[in-house]
Amino acid sequence: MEPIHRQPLALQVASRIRDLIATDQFPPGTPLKEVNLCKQLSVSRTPLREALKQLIAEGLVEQIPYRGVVVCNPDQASIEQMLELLGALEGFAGEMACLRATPEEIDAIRVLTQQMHETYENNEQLSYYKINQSIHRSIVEFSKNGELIRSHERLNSRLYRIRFLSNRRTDRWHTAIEEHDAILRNLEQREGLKLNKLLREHLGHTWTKVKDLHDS
Amino acid sequence: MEPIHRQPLALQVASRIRDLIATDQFPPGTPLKEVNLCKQLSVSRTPLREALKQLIAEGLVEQIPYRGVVVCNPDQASIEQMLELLGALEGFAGEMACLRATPEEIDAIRVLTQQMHETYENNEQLSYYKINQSIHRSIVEFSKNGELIRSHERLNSRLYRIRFLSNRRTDRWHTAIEEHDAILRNLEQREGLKLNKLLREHLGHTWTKVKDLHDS
DNA sequence: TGACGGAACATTGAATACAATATACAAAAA
DNA sequence: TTTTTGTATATTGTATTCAATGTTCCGTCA
Repeated sequence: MEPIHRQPLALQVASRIRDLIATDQFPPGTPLKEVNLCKQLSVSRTPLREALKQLIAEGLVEQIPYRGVVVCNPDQASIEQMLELLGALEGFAGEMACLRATPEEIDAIRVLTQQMHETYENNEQLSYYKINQSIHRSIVEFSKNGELIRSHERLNSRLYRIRFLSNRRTDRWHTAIEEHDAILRNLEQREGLKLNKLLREHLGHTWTKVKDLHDS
Repeated sequence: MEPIHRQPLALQVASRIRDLIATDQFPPGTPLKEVNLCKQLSVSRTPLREALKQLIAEGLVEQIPYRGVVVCNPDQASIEQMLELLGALEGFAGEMACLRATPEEIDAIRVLTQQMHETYENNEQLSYYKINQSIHRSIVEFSKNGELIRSHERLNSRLYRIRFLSNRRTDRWHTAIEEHDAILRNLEQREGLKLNKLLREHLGHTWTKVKDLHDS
């Protein structure tokens, strides 16, 4: 029988704050005062502090001794580095997925890519965004490497907000779809090295979008 | 002037425990009882718990609600996955290093590789181990990607103990040295893709060593 | 008027106290 | 004898308290 999974308070608090940061309700630079948050979340300082410790380890917030923690405001260089690493992780994951994904799993990607086309035709940005994320996450999962999956997940969550902003822009939408078709093709044909390259480039393009956004 | 870097107690506690795990004084499976550790380290439970939270986030220990934290005992599959990811990270780092390392930095690798030869000729295993780590860490640093450097550092620290055990065996020592020569050559000639492949294979060989060790 | 100093306040760091949960063991019933 | 159940104990989860540090602002003195 399925055991009950407990969630210590600290973990719940951590994921709540994570959400608040991702959805820009705690934009970069926001100081996370302990007593304030305690009242807002109705928990005491101890579990809150443990949650913050976790977020610090994840790199989502930073701490200055005796001056509290603030939401990280990654500069352009950091964002570029994070995207570069994310590209490397996804590229490698794709390469491994070519070796390890089952035909059924590849079918799932095919379905998602098809749905992506539909969101494009119907101009549904939010759905597009979610399906896009879903495809990338699936490919990483098909690498069947738990460590890789967790690393990707952590890094991706830190880029959540940035990717969301960048996806608001539609000017590269069409190209992105074409790239996804190519990604699917290479996965189907198990062209590991090519898929690796493709995914890295795909992420590289995301960076140019973000860059434009920051410049404007 | 160089500012003074404060070390919150929790951070100091965390690195102490990290060392204890790396040096096998807390071997896998050891239960980390809070009150015991408090007395041994002469700190109260609060900073200790915050330190444990960090180690949990790093994946060095695992927590079961209301049953405490224990030192992780990664099985073969996990070790294989970690090494695979480490190879991917180092490979990618090498590729980037080919683009970004300065001639002086490559010189440094040359010197280290030379020293590595000397440790081999003098049969100095511990020195060899340290120089080996130093080379790999340097290459990652020359990627000039802070995120990549941190990810590598975290994963590497989790494998510290395992790599150390695997380095006790000398049967692959000669081959490893030759591989390092090749790594140096490709870095000198800025052959990014080849270096990437080399580093991944180099780590793959480490895995076979670890596997043999577990089998025996 | 401006710079320095100190006191009051705010905030984090650490320690302790209390509550919730799990485990072990013993006693009782089948 | 075996199973079950209740209780005692150990351990973690959470709240509260106290201490250390940083910040702000006002008053004094040059």
